[in-house]
Amino acid sequence: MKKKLSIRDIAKQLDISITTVSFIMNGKAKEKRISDELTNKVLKLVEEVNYKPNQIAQSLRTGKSKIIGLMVEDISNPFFASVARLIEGNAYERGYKILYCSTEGKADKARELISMFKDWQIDGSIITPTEGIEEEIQSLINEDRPVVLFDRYMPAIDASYVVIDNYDSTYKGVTHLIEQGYKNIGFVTLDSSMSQMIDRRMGYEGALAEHGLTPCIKKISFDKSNEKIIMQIASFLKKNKELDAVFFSTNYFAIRGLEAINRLGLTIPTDLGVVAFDDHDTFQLYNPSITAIAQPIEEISKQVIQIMLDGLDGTSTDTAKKQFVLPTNLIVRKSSVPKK
Amino acid sequence: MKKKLSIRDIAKQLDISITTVSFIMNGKAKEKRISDELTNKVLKLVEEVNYKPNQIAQSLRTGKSKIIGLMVEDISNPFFASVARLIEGNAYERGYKILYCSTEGKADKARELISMFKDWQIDGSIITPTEGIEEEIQSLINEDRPVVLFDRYMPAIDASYVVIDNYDSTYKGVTHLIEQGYKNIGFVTLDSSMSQMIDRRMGYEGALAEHGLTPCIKKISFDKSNEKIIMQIASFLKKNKELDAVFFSTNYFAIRGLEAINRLGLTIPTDLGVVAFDDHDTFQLYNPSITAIAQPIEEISKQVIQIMLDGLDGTSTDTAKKQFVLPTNLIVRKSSVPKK
DNA sequence: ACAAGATGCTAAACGGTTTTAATAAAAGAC
DNA sequence: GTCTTTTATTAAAACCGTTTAGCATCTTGT
Repeated sequence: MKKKLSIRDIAKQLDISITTVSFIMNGKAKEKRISDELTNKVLKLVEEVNYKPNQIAQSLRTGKSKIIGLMVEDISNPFFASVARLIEGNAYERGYKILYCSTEGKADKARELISMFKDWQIDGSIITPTEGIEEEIQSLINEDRPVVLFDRYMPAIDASYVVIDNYDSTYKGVTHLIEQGYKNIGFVTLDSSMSQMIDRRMGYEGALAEHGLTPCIKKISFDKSNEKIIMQIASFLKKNKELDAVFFSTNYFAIRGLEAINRLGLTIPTDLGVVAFDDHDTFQLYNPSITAIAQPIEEISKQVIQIMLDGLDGTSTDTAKKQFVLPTNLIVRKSSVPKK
Repeated sequence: MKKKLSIRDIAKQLDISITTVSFIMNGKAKEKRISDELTNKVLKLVEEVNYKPNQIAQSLRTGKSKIIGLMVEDISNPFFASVARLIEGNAYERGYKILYCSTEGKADKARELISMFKDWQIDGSIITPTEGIEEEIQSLINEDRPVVLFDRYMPAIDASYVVIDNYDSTYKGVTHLIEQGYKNIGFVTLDSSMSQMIDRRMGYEGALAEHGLTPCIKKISFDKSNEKIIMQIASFLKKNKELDAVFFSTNYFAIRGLEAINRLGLTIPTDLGVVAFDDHDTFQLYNPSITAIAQPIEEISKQVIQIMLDGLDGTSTDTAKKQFVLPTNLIVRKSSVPKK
């Protein structure tokens, strides 16, 4: 194959200096007072031979990679996949590429990935942190490149973030169940001390407390297989026969939960009311349709990318961290409305 | 912040040459006859100050980026997201990062992305091609870095690929419907001339022809919104009242299709039998559960990554393209079994 | 006629690594 | 005691751009 041509080749071919070519390529022709005549000649040749500057050399020199790191818990989760898709689209428009990775909720994987982000001189990072990586996140922020957390934040760290109002959303969802007459409301959640899960649990407890009801919580760890999750939820429901409703704190628990409910032969919403956190295709279609708390995916993505781009611009010198807490939307469907 | 330290700093600190440090860092100490004493001294300092070679400089010099480009149709589609997740996990284990992007089925976006892959000297590419980018794919292959297509291949191009047996899978799915007594089977598919869609349609037509039935096909273009897809499927079903079953050629059409069927008040499987290509959480859970053709996601990912890593190794000089056609699994559920 | 400023362009340093070819010193051969 | 090898290390080129500082040459003002 013909070897890539470099800026040197262009310069040699026109018998001018490399510098001149570089200036022209970077739109500094005017600023550097290169004559229009020469500028056009260079541009024409560049076009003709389809010369493109070597991105890597460029990165090496400038320290900018034009890459944004996107670290999510699990890219195969529809919520993260959707956000990823929207962020990607936006980033590409501005000439940024996305380097993505999944933490699988594991701190050591997250640590490794952050270290990789640094090695690779990523221009900015968008991260859903795992537990216990405060130190690494802080050191990433210290590198002076934009860092945006989303889905959850870290109380101990002053970083930009975009999250939803987990407490209030859950509070409303649970209150809705209570208003529909449910009295014994279970709560199935991820065993995690991250902000989003804590807030959801507190929203649940807050709503119950206000009506003098007692909580009943099942925590499940992240790395369980689908089948194991179904089993755990089923046995939780079997053990707590007094429950007349369940709130699932994530969409994948809700989906496994529906399977568990099926297997136990329970009927929604009469035997058991159901509300899920985070909407999903399945919920709309399921019979009965499942009440869910929908996250504003477009809005989240928009804010995340906005903060990122503002940070990358470098024009705004204000180092103030931007923090957004977005509202969610409780979509009431049949699974939480027992009497018609 | 303390600026990154370079190989120069290490060399200077020990008053030895950069070269020596480089050799030691790259495990060539023995080969280059560097004394054990010096080797250990360097390794110790490197450890102490936590020196890491600058990846970008390394890439510039070696021409290797340790990055694999992953270009899928739509990362928010669970099928692609799952494959992406598995590929990612595998790649990271081998020290490769994933640069991902979605084509959204658009040729010009795909072209742009391929050009970016080249600019960035991606070590290898994993691609679900769109229509009309044969030329670009070929030129990417010509760059002499591994390229693996998946989900679909391009007949005109000699490339490695991993696909499933679309013809046979569809044939079996449709035959199953016929065996269950359905006579007028509709086919809702993506309006695309890519191999996977063509093969699915031919499988459908083949099965019908064998039983003397007449096809009835609805093609939908990729860039429609969810709501529009639902409307189109609904009107297709309304116009063709004689249909007693539908085969959906993708999971997202099936999901929209179920919504359409709901709205029309039709009952599955008595009014209408349903089979979907590509399984989905929803199908197992839906009532009635939906018969689906499950793709072997793990197997696909495994083969893709295997071909990629073999190619990256550089040890195997055989340039023969590896081509896999994997079988699928028809999961019969209630939606296609009218009489019990 | 001469200093000051504008014009159009370039040499050279830089970024951090890998790799080729070379060198000084020590060891071995005869 | 000279000649060749081996050993342990290194200088310098290469990768491919960006950027700083500067150099001729030509205008302009007085």
